[in-house]
Amino acid sequence: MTTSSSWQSIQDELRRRIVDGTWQPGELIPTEERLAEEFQCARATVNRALRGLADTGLLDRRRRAGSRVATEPSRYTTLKIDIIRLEVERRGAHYRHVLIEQRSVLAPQRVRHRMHLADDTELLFVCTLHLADETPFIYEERWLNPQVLPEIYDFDFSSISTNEWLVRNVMFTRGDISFTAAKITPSEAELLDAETGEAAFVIDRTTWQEKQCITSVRLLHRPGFAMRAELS
Amino acid sequence: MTTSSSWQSIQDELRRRIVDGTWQPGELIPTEERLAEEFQCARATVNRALRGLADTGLLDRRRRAGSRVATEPSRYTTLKIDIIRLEVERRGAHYRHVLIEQRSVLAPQRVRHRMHLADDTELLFVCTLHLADETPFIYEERWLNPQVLPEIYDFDFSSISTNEWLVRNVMFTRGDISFTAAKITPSEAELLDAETGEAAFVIDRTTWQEKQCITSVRLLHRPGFAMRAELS
DNA sequence: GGAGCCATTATGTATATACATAATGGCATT
DNA sequence: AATGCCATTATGTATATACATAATGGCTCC
Repeated sequence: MTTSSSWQSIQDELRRRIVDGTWQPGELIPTEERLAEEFQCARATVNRALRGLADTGLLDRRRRAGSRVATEPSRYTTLKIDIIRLEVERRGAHYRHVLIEQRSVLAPQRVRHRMHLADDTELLFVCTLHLADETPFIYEERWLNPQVLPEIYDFDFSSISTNEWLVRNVMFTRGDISFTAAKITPSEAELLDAETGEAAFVIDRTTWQEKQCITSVRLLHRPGFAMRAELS
Repeated sequence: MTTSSSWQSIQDELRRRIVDGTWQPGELIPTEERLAEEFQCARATVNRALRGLADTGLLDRRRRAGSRVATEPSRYTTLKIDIIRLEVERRGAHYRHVLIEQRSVLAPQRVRHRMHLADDTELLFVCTLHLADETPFIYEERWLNPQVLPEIYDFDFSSISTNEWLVRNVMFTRGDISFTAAKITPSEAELLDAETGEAAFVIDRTTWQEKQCITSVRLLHRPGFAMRAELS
């Protein structure tokens, strides 16, 4: 008996059938009920298995219409985004950060627009250099909204980075992230101990609590850095 | 009565409590049973809600030990990676691709290593330029393993791109992806209609069917291109 | 007091059942 | 033939129940 089966092994078997072409792209696969019959389990168990396959983009499911193998396949990748300190330590290196600059300023137009702020909003601007084994790793430029974060003025960001402080103390409800490449400027080159004009990987991230923008950050990675993830 | 409630609205409420600090990071939250009581629903419904929160990294759950708000928060982002044609069309542009080069070659050491191949393996090397409204968008360099894909020699990649052909005809079981930045070379600059030395966003992706490597590809994006995603 | 054992307990999974919801495809009406 | 309506049906969700599994924390025994 295969009572030891679980939704996981059913999912594996179904994935196999999709991948090896038993079920062709666009093809309608058997109903949950039929599969439940085949695997001698409850429909809920098959449902659990199929839901996962739909989540990764392998199946298209619609009520009444049934489940079919995706024809216009787009795969979903899940990236795990850690605190920078943990990212460094995960690579087996010693972490340290240096507070480069911290001041209150009127947000420039570009930032105001990104954060949906009024014209006269004052923001806290913080620049931090993150080091792995004393080698510059990421240069961080961050804009913080004191309206949402009144307590930031009391805080000393030389002992704990804004990155870590935020992530531990302020949760967000939504955000957007973008990945780009940029040529590093002379001043950035000096900070990152790299050559001017080198190509650096850039992450721009803006996070919100409902309607209010918390922070917007630009993470400029050391040239040569690659961000990796698994597909499945 | 709140019979109209679903696991989704319960999840939203629980997320709210985490985000607004009702439950602090590291804090143990009520058991599924208690929450089921509170929301007047079955434990399975609460379980469904909590599972999602754990999947996005907001909760740590362990049997017997209960669920607690994550202390070392890392958030998971899901990127949707489309066929290039769809990506272009989604931006409202007209898609076209040009086959630049296609030949059989012994894989260079670097590629062999990445694809876990023997020294004398012959691969099909295909270069494609993808255009959006006749403007170069992505330059694709791809290595294909004919051992897994015997039918590729019969195929004319000028009418359908390797990208699209693969995604429609060959599924993979696993893969890895990496994001970087690179300075574009003179020849790449010419193809992409950009300046030599500009910074371009690069995706490297290698996909497998179980133990066998299918393909490895490098997607060099037009300078200025940004890949966007939502956090939630 | 320390090691090892065990009952307890919270989550994980499976089941049968029930009803909701959304396409489908056919039927009837015009 | 086009339109609109309706029964059918596959998936989506909720429920009560049951048992599995993995930490916990206390207890016993030495």
